[in-house]
Amino acid sequence: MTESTPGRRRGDDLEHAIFDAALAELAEVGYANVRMEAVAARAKAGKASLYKRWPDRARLIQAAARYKATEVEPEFEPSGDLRGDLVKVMRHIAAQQASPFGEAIRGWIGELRSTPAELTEELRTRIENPRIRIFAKIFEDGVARGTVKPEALHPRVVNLAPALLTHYFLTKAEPVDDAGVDEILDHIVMPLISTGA
Amino acid sequence: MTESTPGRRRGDDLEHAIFDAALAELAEVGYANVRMEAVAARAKAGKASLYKRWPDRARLIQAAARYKATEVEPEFEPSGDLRGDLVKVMRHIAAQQASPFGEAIRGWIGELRSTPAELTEELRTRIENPRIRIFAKIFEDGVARGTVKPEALHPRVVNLAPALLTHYFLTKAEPVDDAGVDEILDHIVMPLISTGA
DNA sequence: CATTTAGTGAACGCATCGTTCACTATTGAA
DNA sequence: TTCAATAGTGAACGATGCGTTCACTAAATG
Repeated sequence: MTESTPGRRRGDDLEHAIFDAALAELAEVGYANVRMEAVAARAKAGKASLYKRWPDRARLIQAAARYKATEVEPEFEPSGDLRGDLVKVMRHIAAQQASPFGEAIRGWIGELRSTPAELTEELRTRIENPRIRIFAKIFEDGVARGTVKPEALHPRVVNLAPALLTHYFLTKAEPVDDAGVDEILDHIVMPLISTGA
Repeated sequence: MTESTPGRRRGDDLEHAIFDAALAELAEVGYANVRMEAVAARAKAGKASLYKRWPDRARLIQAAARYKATEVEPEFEPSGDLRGDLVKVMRHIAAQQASPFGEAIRGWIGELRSTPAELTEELRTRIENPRIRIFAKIFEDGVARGTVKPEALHPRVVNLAPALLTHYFLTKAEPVDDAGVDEILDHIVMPLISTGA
């Protein structure tokens, strides 16, 4: 076993350990209470190593969130079961929000005002775009099958379900549960997009 | 003039001065950067006076937001022009978000995880309920006139427009503009609730 | 006018930030 | 194999803001 005693890690090895530590802290104490020293200690790294890489706590956590985000993006193939596909994807998003990743998002919201615009924009689209792409794919498939109205391809509509999930997560302290997903679909999304065919 | 030289204010007089100072700071530096000393200085008050009233920064700002919130609640009478009424109310909400009040909301989101549940729930419903009531009134009026489907009275649907406004405000750094309000109405809310009559 | 109540302002101890520095482990080129 | 160069460690540091305390003072009460 070459890795049993890492001795002293460097580069990506160390960086990933720091990310994992940051996400773990995030999950345990919530964004507002993440301490740099705690992250360093948990990663068994020096505080200086953190500040060598990121200028402050906000940036470190953004980087950790981004690292995590790139991990989870699934390729999704519509099955033909419109509602079933939507349920699956929405539950996936809710589950993501329940993870440290969700806590990172919450913290990022709180700091929006004091972060450079282009940075927030970058992170925002990085999260939003993959979701939009998946929903767009599902909707396009539905349009092709005649189950979804063509107007549903408008960006605002495509982004509707994720927006509602996110709004709920941010204003309540927890993600939407399965019953909530059903409600959103049955009372809002499906009536809006479905042809009734 | 009895108030030209306040000498030393007490009670509500002082309290309101502190609230105004807190909201001004909020607007200037954003939630994350509000300093107790700055609020005290701006209100020309002692820091001890703040801590005598509220246990910490989060509570002070919550109190200030609540103080402001009670100021702004309008009684709204539906005019019969469904879309026009919705535009009016939605723009009002967007304007509120552009004020210090909006910044307070943003900060509150960031701290949700580390605040007692009943307190956040109280504040949440305090903001949500009046809005729901207004939209419900408009929708009920529409149902009575036959322009709105009865299904639109479902809570999720009633809360849809405010939820989208809030989601936009939280994830972008600014409130929805007038064109955005139109888009939300034309592509989501109206198609969903309107009878087409 | 005397007493009580409430606010002031400065000082304090504490936690955490972000930085610095002397030291050490790892790497890879000579 | 040796030895610079590179990258990480750990402890210490000054600065900042928190939340508290206390001696002092202004306003209200009676």
